[in-house]
Amino acid sequence: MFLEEHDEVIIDDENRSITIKGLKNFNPKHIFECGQCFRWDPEEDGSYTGIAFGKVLNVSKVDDLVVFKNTNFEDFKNIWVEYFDLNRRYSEIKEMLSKKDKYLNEAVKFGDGIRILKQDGWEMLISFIISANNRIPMIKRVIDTLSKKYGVFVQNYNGKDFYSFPSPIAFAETHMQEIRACSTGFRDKYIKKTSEAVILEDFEVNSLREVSGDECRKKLMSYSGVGAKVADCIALFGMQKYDSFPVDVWVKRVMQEFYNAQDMSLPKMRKFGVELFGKDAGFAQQYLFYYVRENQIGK
DNA sequence: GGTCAGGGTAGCC
DNA sequence: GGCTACCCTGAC
Repeated sequence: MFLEEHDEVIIDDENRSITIKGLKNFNPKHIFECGQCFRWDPEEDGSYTGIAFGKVLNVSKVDDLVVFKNTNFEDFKNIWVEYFDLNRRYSEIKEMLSKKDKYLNEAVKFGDGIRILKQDGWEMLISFIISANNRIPMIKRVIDTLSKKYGVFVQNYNGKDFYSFPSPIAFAETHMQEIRACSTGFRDKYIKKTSEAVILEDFEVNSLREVSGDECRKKLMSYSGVGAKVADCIALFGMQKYDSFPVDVWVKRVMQEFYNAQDMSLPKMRKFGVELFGKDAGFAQQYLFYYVRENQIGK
């Protein structure tokens, strides 16, 4: 069914759960806390619950069992295999990157269960506009509030209500002050203008998956509130442009601490990363980001 | 209650 | 391309 190494898949449609035994390169904590997504939160038992593509899912890992709860086999096959990119052989990527240098080798060992999610392009566009000059807990809170107010109710799971991510029209029809009331700060106008632009040109954001990485980033940067860093993130997390190397404060620290780039400008760091790691630059960035942020290196 | 920094961007040269 | 002004919020 999918290529990533595993022993067996246990389907329990009656209890709405899928269990995979011996699934390699999959750690919920690494996946959901490496900074690529904002709508997954840890439960008390260590599992994570989140929403994507209008479906609520709970993911846990106990010993060598990865368990997907609140789903049936149909959705697992059609949505989650793709979302978690289970057809990609991470062992090969990790092996390649580990050989690059000792820092990346260390970072890959540290975040060995990271996978880059294939998230919705539109959701990434707005989410990373919100991320500009913002903190991760705050970004999550803003997205949560916006979804509650302008999204569609999906399900109550474990005592919590889940709402879909708002559509372009929902933002375009909302007054800027109302958007701002969700603690977006100065990014309110970016959300509003970008939504209006997407509506006006009747643009299917996910169609950027079909164009080249450079063309994709260029188009993204034409939207208000999208600069180089944000475009790189959207391209990487929403459009599968793995040759993106987003440079934020943390990656900047990595480059300065590990790669002797003290006096390098941000555009040059980006170029440096892309040239160093090539088509897998995005994967390298995620391992490095998770490693330095979790260990607060360079602060 | 000031100061600081957070997954930066826009606008100007 | 590089530099600067600016942007809002929560934590200390």
